[in-house]
Amino acid sequence: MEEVKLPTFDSVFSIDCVIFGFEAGELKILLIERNEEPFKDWLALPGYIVEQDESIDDAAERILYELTGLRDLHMQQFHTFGEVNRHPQGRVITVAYYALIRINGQKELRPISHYARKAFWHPVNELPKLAFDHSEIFKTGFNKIRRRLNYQPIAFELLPEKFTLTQLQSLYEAVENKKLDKRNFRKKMLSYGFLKELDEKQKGVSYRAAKLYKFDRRKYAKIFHNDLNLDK
Amino acid sequence: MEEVKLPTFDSVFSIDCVIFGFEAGELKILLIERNEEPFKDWLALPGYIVEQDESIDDAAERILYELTGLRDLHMQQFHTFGEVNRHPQGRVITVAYYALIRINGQKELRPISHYARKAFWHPVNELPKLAFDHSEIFKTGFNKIRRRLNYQPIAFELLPEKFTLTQLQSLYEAVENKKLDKRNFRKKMLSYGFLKELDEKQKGVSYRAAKLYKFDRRKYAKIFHNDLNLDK
DNA sequence: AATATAGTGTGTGAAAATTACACCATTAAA
DNA sequence: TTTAATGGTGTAATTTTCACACACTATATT
Repeated sequence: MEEVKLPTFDSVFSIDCVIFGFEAGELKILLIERNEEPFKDWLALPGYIVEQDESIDDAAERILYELTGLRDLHMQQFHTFGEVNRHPQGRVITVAYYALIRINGQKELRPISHYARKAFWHPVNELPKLAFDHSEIFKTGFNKIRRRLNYQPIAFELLPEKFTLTQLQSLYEAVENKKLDKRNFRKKMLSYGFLKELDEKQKGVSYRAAKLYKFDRRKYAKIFHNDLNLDK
Repeated sequence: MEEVKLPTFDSVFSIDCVIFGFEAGELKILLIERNEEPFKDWLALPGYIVEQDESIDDAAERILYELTGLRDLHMQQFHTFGEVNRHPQGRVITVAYYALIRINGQKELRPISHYARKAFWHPVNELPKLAFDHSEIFKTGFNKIRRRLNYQPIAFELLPEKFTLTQLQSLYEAVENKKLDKRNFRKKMLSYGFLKELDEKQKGVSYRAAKLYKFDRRKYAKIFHNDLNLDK
């Protein structure tokens, strides 16, 4: 990193966001290209400073919006990074959030703040070096969702509303990084009873069209009414 | 709460600790009696402000020590609380930590700082109202360890080094708040292979003395060498 | 119309894990 | 010696998990 004279500050709170998306069978995260020192021109997770009068949850939403144009995601904090020398300009404590979204929601990525030059999706495999300690933050977040995938219905936030079982399976395979058996996977998923089979089929494919399914949040809640408050 | 004139501050970082212990078949947490406004005389979780030049993990250790006299616990952060109006004097963001310890480690509870009048163990059932939003912090932490009990070897941190299977079972029963079947519990625990049977027996009981066991951290690590890095 | 292509959709048996369940053994104290 | 209290043990039924292979269907190509 180049030497630059910059003001220092005392103690700051910030938010960083690890936003996961799924596209073309690959798991991706949202990165920005920084337009300011330090780490100008580096790739980084979307993140910025929390204001005095906003909760950290609100800050996370606002910051993500300003840097990427994305709004109304359901973000969850997953870890707080508080080492002393994380930031070249002074003490920064950072609460990291993740969210899972549908990339193909035709949402345009368009930074509002000039602080990011652009925002784009990048596959989680072969991530480049990121600014600050963002590589570590990403890793921690990725491990978190990997765990959660198996006991929370987070997969459905990454898929289009109507999806095929094959899509669902390939998402699991991407996250767990291993092949799953098709028959067993389907049997198990369907046995839960929270997938609603639709009367529709896939369109525009040059092979036998697959049935479409929807995640039935109502049924899910009914089945697992128990530990909904264990989430936090 | 009474009205008191106090200085306000801008933005502060703090740590709160939820320290679990197990004694007489009951799960307990460590509380302090506050000696300062606000919430003077109230019961609260041990907690205080993070310094400029210490990491949050270090701060957690220091603060717990100053308020309770306890040192060298293995603390883990579990959630960060960042609502705007959590504290009557201004903006405070708090990273909450938990730890599990052996109460009968003959450790004396003796606050160093005058900020706490005393520190003591209190059963988690029937907790009184706590200062600030500490009741919520406790609840969140309790839910966390309840989950973790089933996939991490945290139970052993609460028991004496040498323990009987009945003690282990009653700990699980206390945390999950339900009765377990003795034979199945023993079969399962022993089947993991990380409990080391000792040649000793319980002493001083007026009934058949039970065998003592030890948790074998080495074997545990060998068996679950896999996702040790998924912890965070 | 025939064929190639590519992904969809289905069942069974073996192995492993989980659950339900009851009685005798041991010790200290009365 | 009796009582009170807890320790310690096995088996069968059920459920869950896992491994495994082939025919079906829609489309594109010739």
